Amino acid sequence: MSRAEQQQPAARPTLEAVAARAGVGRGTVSRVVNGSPKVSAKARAAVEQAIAELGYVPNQAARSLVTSRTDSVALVIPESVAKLRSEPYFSDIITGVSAELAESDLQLLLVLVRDERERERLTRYLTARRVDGVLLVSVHQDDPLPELLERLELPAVLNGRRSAEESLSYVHADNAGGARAAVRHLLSRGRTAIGTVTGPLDMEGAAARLAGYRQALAEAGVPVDEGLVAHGDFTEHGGREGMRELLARRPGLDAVFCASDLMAAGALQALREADRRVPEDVAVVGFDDSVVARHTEPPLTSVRQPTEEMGRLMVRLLLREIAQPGRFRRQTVLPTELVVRKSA
Amino acid sequence: MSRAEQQQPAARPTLEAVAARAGVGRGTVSRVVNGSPKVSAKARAAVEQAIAELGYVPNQAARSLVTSRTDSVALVIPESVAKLRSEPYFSDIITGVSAELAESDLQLLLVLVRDERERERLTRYLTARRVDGVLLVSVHQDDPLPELLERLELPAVLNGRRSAEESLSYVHADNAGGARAAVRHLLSRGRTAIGTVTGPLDMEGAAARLAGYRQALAEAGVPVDEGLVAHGDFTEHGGREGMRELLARRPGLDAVFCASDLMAAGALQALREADRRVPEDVAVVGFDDSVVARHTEPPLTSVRQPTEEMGRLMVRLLLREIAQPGRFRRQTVLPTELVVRKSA
DNA sequence: GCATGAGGTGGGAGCGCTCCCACTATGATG
DNA sequence: CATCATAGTGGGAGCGCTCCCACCTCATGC
Repeated sequence: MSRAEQQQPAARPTLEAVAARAGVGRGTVSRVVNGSPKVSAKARAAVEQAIAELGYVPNQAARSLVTSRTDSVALVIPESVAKLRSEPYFSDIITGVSAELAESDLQLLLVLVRDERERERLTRYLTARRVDGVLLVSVHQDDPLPELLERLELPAVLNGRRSAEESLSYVHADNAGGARAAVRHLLSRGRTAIGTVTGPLDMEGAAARLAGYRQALAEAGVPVDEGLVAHGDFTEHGGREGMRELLARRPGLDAVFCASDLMAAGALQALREADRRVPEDVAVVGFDDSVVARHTEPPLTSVRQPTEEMGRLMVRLLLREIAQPGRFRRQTVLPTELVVRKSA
Repeated sequence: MSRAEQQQPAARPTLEAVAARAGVGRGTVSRVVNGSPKVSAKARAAVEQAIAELGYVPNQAARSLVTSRTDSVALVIPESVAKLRSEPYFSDIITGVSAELAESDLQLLLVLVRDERERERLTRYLTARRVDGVLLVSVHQDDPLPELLERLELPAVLNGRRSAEESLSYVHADNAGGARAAVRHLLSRGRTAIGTVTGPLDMEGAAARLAGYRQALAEAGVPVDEGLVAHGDFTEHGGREGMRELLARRPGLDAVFCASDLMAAGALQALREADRRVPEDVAVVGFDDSVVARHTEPPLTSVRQPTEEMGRLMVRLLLREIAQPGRFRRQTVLPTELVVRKSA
């Protein structure tokens, strides 16, 4: 045994080796591997047997080099760590994305962007076109990433949108509709002084939830009292602070719509501190229908969004966009649903 | 303008183009890009300028083809969907892994394995060595993946271990110690009839928690009553069932240690059904210190494990293993900590 | 009988990079 | 002044694949 053999314990067979074994040319093996129809049954059988015998697996790097496809897409989550850990939202998105990608033969690259340094790293990565497409979650209004994607002409699908005039493909939930349903529910229960704790308004989704809140009140002919609007940031802490603020400004309020379950959980704490009973004194509605909603005391009425389905849909749109670089674009809104529990 | 130019709007510059512009050879550019010290200051400056002017980014496929490194690692989570969504555990692991990987210049590939088909897909992928290393989370006793990794001689680090004789590198929390601390705490509060709801015992971590429970009782001279042990599966539903079982068998029990927070939340429900007050009649301790623990009524006393740190550590070990294919192996246990809240 | 076309096939060229070896300056040494 | 390390450098070879074109075969039509 030569030294070379000792050092290369598992030299993987190449396309060429398969061709030799099957008694055909490289081209034919390539055609079989890539599922081209222009191969005779006989040749195909010989090649398939050789592949099985040799345990051949194509070398992706060599393939990429010539096709300049990578067969992978990136899921980019530009979000503070705190968000990721507390929200099952991202887990659900990931689950949907992963499931749908497994159907085709694409790989999922997960990119968490925390700071400027990591954003630059991502920029380099995308510039190098190391993925065929990008899924971008949790878009902020002034996020520079969507622009970069457009400039690079890299297929992309957003979750959420920068504004109503978004030019890229996106998928999002009917935030306004969900909020409207929540507030209508409160109105139908006879509540009249309904406050809200908003999310960060530089996210279009949060802004839409606030808009839905206003619409529902307007439809019911209830004058909007700006003193009943507090601004939060989707976190538990933000919800607690927002609720305290509302209680200080409008002690007589009898309901509150929070733009996330976590904020609703925080609001619950603030209400407890203030000795308000839920739902008797103040009814509470959250948004997301996350695990937390089921475990608070009392359990939260909440607006459910089809998060996993959103992930799946994003992938489907992205695949279409990759297939037709001739700029396939689609913008989709998925319905939300009010889940009623004890808090309202 | 020729047709070719029209069709290639953004032909990326190659190493060769940089070399030409800088007036040096390909080798020198390669050396600069890869940080070799064997380059004169003058040449380096010229190359760096050319790179900046041209916006050169190396083609990873070409590099991979010759180095047979991919600069990416896979994080494999072979777990039912239900687990992922309810447990912040995976989110925390992902966060840690991602943060630590960003330090080096590796990419994170996330692979969720749900069924046999997806496992086969992963096997093909690993066989093709499309990653430099693998992080494997949530290992079951009879999981075939660790064996595959050994056979392929692919650098790997497990989270958890198959058994006490695990041959691969791994990182896990001190499950037995955490459980012992939990039960000691209950004993110190004067509880004597302490039950437990276990996790799936084909996971070494769950088995270790049960062992810790037994140890603590033994140390205190309390005879172990097998009627106080119920088997769950880490889910809320399993916890509820387990608790019902315990109440049926040993109505007089005054405390219960659940091997996960979710199961503890389920136990809380069962106790409420049975009109037992927590903690007055029955004290409850969970494991994981997840979001859920903070939101149940009453909030759960729970064993915290440094999940994010485990993710980071796994990456550090993996990098070492990749650097020294001469089989660097390390097995690490991280400490746990009891977080006391109202439930016990 | 010969042109025609469709269905298959083999293999050269080339993707962009790293590796490595041969080579050139440059200075140190006896 | 010849000799020899030493630091840099250029570029050929080759990684494993797909693309594409020339070519081969065989059935069909006139």
